Amino acid sequence: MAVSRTEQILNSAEQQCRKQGVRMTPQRKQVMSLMLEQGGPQTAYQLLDQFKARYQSNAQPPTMYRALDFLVQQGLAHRLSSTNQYLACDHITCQHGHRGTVFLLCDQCGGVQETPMAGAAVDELQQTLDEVGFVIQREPLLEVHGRCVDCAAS
Amino acid sequence: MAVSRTEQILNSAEQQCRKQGVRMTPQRKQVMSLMLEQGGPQTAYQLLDQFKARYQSNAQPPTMYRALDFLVQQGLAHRLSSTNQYLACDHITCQHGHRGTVFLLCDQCGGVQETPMAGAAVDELQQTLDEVGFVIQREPLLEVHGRCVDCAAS
DNA sequence: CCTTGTTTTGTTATGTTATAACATTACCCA
DNA sequence: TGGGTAATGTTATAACATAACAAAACAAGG
Repeated sequence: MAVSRTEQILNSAEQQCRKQGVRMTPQRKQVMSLMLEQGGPQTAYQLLDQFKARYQSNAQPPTMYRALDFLVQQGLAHRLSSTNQYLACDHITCQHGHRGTVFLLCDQCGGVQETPMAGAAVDELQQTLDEVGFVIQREPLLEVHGRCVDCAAS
Repeated sequence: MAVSRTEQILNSAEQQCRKQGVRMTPQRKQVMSLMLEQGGPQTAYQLLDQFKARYQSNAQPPTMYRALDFLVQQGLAHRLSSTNQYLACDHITCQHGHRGTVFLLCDQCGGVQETPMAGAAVDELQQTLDEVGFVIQREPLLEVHGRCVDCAAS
């Protein structure tokens, strides 16, 4: 293919940022690129090591955390708080604004599967929120731990 | 009232442990008691400070983390991974085995509201899991961030 | 009882994750 | 082209969590 999937997503991310009036700087792009190439979830320090190896050998933790915060803010990445990991969003190129995301985290192989939260669940949640007057500030992320189909078999 | 709510819950917790064939030691009970009295979510180190002040001045982090791990394992407490906090389970005394719990976390006042995950949401989630063959290992916890009704008003 | 295996607790040290604070540089735009 | 804002660099440290091993408490059969 002429344009790799990583490039496609990076371009799409850049457009989204322009639309939001925020800056996708080279540094942020490099971090996102690392996330996309690895594919799976990674800790900030793992990403920092790669970033140092590849782009800037003297980089410090705040550099990575700032980039990650930015990407998460923009919805370009997710933070998995139950494992302290970060992950490029799987659905950047699709249109639907997410109203909820489910992550299936395999405790054996460390893999993650990302799926949109189903409609009824989102509606029910919204109803609960309305009942108690709770105003949401971030897209809800549900982190479900267990075994993926491959690991469950073995 | 003759018996405080805290005592009620502690007794109920003790019974549950006996049924499971695990030991609710004095130390574990003390930690749970601290969680119940505070009411809101607290970090392990906050609880450790209280534990030292109240029960054992030389206690170290592993002591607290062990007790917390035990209580979470037994379903007597929850860990809020998005805020690194721990919280006594609100529904110990009610019967229904939870199949999912939603936490509404107010980012302004730090309060938490705990509600069972609604039925359809749980069913939908189970369906998703079945589709991909994912086998769950812990009760799913959904941590939703925002503003509670009081803080949203102000 | 006593002794033996298991669970719990004590203790020291250290690993891992994340941010505060302030200096410097790059960028935007009037 | 200067002045404000956003981003990055840099140092230090805060906050969260666990490894590893020693000692004590417990429970259960002989």
